[in-house]
Amino acid sequence: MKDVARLANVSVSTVSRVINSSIPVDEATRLRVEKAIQQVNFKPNLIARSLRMKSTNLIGVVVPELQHETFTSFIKFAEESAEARGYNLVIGSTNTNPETEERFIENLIRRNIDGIIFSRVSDHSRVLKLIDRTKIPIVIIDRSLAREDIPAVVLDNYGAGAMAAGHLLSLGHLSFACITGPLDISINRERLAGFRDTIMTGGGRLDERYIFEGNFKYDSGGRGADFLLDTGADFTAVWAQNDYMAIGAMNRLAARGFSIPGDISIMGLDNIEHSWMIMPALTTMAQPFRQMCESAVDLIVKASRKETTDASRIVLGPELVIRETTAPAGAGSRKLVGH
Amino acid sequence: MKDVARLANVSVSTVSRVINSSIPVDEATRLRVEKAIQQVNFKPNLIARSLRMKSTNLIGVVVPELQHETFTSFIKFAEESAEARGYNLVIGSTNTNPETEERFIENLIRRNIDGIIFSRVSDHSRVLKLIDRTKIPIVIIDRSLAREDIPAVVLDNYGAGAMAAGHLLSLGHLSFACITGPLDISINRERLAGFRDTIMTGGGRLDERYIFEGNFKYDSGGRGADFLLDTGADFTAVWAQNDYMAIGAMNRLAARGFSIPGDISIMGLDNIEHSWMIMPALTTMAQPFRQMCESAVDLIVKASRKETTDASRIVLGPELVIRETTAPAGAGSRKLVGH
DNA sequence: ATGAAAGCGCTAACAA
DNA sequence: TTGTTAGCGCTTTCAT
Repeated sequence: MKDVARLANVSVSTVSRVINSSIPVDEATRLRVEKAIQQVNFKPNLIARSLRMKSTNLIGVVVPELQHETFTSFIKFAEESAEARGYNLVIGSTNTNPETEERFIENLIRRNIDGIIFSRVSDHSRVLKLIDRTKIPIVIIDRSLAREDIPAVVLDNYGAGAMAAGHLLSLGHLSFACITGPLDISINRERLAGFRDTIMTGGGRLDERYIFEGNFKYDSGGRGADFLLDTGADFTAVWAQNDYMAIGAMNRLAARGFSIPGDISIMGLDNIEHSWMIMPALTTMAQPFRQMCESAVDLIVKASRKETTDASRIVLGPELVIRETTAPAGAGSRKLVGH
Repeated sequence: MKDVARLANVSVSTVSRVINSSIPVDEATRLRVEKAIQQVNFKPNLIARSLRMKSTNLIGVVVPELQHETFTSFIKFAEESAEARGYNLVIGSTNTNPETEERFIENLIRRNIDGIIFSRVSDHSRVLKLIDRTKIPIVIIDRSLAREDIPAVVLDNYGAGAMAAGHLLSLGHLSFACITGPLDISINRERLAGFRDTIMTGGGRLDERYIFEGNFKYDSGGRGADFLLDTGADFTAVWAQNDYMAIGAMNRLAARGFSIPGDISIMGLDNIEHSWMIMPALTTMAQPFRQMCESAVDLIVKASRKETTDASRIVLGPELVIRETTAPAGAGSRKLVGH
């Protein structure tokens, strides 16, 4: 920067001013400075700027793991939005480990990061307290916390359950099963409630015996299918609360001789990439990941600029993606057991 | 830091010394300082340190896209390795767009990043020149460049082709087909060469008509299958140079009435997550992503510490993952066309 | 073994 | 409109 100043015969402050166009600079000198900048191909050092401005144009993204497509989607879309606003992303996986989580967040804080996008907290209190103290803008994504005063961007989980039930009811299904995510997580209970309520008002039934609690992984889908089949296969439609489990269930159902969607319709949630790479392609609901991330980045950018910490809560709806695993009830040749 | 110094009745330099244990400090004062650090819960500001030290403990990871599992794997494993060494990751997707790529790299440079892990360059010269000038350690991962003087961590691509052929030959297959990645990329030509050479020496044949050039995406697998089938289905085993295409081909083959692996054996490469979520589960080869990333991070950490820029080139072998899509030749009931 | 002071590269009062 | 100067929070010579 000194070089540029010398070359253009001005002071460094003037150079700074033309770079940031913070304060009007005389046209002639501005041109001189700009030429000098070109000549030495000068790029201001962001570290120094950050130190001075207390703002790094860095956003931290903290996810519990980098395995599930859900979280890599977050990263992908957050990166997109951040890049568009001149921010870069520092990412970290906590491996659902509170210690890693804490260490990582602390690192981010020490780096004067501008904000944190936080997905799935393994241990609420510790980390949030950590962040509270520093007043770094944070937005929770995907899984909301009990504390409502923290900005969050979440799926309308009740609505997702309702949407699944609605689609299936419209195909004439009346007897349902559900493979849920871990029920100690509130969003999964909400999803189930939406599913159940809509079935009820739609005249269908969701026997409590036909609710299997999975863990969002492929395997538990298969286990769920086994469980449901073994307690009595008196259902024609099953909704799994994510695609991994839906695919797992579907494969097991097929392996045990059921035709999909002839005998049993099946739906997922997430619209992961592989939901359309399988045969038959999975009917599911897309989570609005792109908007979620955009909103999250927006919230942070705004918060870090204006110091306003409005604890907004943005709820976005899923989008129905009809493919091949759902069909009108009774389309297959299977006889219902227990009827 | 000043607070700590005051509290412990020492100068800031002493505080710095106990933090970094750079120079011996009297036991008593060290204890005093450490207590003071605890008391104010002091964490040194990394920005300031970076400015002074010209080292950020930040590694940039540049990938062409965040869609393919290959690249999210890179991120995942790089994050793992980086975290273990006290580094954080700044990630960016270039969307195969030279401008984005350049802008992002420039950002990294201005952030005094410690090193860059670079995957799949869309436009070689520009960016590499950019990096050359700054002397930031860089390591190419996954796809090597023509310039051999840049450190790289790559798959033994020839070996992968040979491994595929070897496995298939051992099952008695003699007539092969191949769905390749873009052939203007050298690694794909190497893979094909390994495949072809091994088939030749093994007494099999790979008719040139049975080589289809795909683009690594799911769809092109299906197109490849169509192409191969339409030119004459005189083959019993096909290798697709990645799993996406293998799955696409497999689905199309099945849709057109061929039994897998009865009629046709099929293999992929990468061992993506969904290769075992499909039915039948895909036989494939795992790329050693974890080691690749570990090596890459290692190279950067070393380079940034010792200023040694040894242009090492690390080549790692794939690992055969036998699942359900390969079987002995002639296991099915299909009659070979043209025989 | 410790402290004083310079300086990393930038921005922003303040003064001119 | 421009230059001078202080200082962001740290590390590290150079004295002591």
